[in-house]
Amino acid sequence: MLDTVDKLIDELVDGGSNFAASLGISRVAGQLYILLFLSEKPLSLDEMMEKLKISKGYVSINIRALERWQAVRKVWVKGSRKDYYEANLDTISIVVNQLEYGLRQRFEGLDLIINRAKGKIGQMKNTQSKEQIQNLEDKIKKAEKMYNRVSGLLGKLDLLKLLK
Amino acid sequence: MLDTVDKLIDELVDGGSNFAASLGISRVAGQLYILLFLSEKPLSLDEMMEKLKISKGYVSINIRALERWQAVRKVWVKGSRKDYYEANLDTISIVVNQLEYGLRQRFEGLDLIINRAKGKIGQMKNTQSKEQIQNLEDKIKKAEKMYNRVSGLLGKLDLLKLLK
DNA sequence: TAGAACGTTTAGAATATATTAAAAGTTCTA
DNA sequence: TAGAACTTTTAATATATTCTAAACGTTCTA
Repeated sequence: MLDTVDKLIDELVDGGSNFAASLGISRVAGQLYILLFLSEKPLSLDEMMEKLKISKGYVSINIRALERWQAVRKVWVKGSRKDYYEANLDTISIVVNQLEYGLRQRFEGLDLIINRAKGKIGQMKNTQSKEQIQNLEDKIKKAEKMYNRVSGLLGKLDLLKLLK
Repeated sequence: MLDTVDKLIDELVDGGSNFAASLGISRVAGQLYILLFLSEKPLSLDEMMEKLKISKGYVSINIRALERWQAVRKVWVKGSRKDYYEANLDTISIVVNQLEYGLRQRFEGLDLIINRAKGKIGQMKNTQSKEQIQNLEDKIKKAEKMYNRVSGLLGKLDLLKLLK
């Protein structure tokens, strides 16, 4: 009877971490985050490993990933030498930050590829068939247009504000 | 000298498919799509397996995934019994459709979880400590708020239009 | 109607990712 | 400063994913 709450928490941790996993976040990191999100008080590595039944080293690795994303923070608990963590409850900001960062990374990569291709096509003009070159030029132009549209949007759109 | 164009295409297929992979799309599906996107004419399974140096079965599996997403379509080539495919050049629509579909799926799942949790907390009220219940209620309420905010936005925002 | 020309399925091999257990490193306390 | 109480790293193992090769099924052609 006493563990009814614990059971519900288990369920939520499970359900929510599936969601996290479907967003491409490590499943265990998702579980840890939700565990901390739901917890009344900060938790130590030992408590987390106990609740999720995973090894301490694995908790350590994942909690540091969460820290890097500012999804959790270490808190001081007087009288204890352990590290305690609590969740940053502003989940949306965390997710949006991650998304924005990821998108930016990817788009920078594309930029390089497209420009490199344009250069190469320029150099090729007299060595290849006219149709081939024309086709490639068209396609690259199309790709570039898409790139510009999306990255222009990304630059302006402060997703965070939309959601707050 | 003749293969300069092929080399550039290889590069683009590689670069672009890394991008696709970073979006959670199968790497090979990404390669196939870009190959078809850049191609002057529709390609057969054999041509694709040859260009990407992968087995025919694997081309088959991935091309059908692309077909399901409406990213490529089968085209008729007279005089040949083979299946030929060409890319849907409206890449943004494809990506946005996929994103929207994926997000909707995930959000429906969350809805269930949150409502289930609310029900359970209701049933628990007299069997658990006041603080515990209060904490959980607060957290679930917070989660619900986020859910509503995001899903409301999703419902209204026609990403496609923004990008067109 | 045999068999050639395809595309699809499948069982298993190769590769990559997630996870553990234990060793190593660090910091605090007596 | 020894050693206890922690966290982090690492090497190995378990699990999941990607990919192939070959068998299979279908449709077309002669």
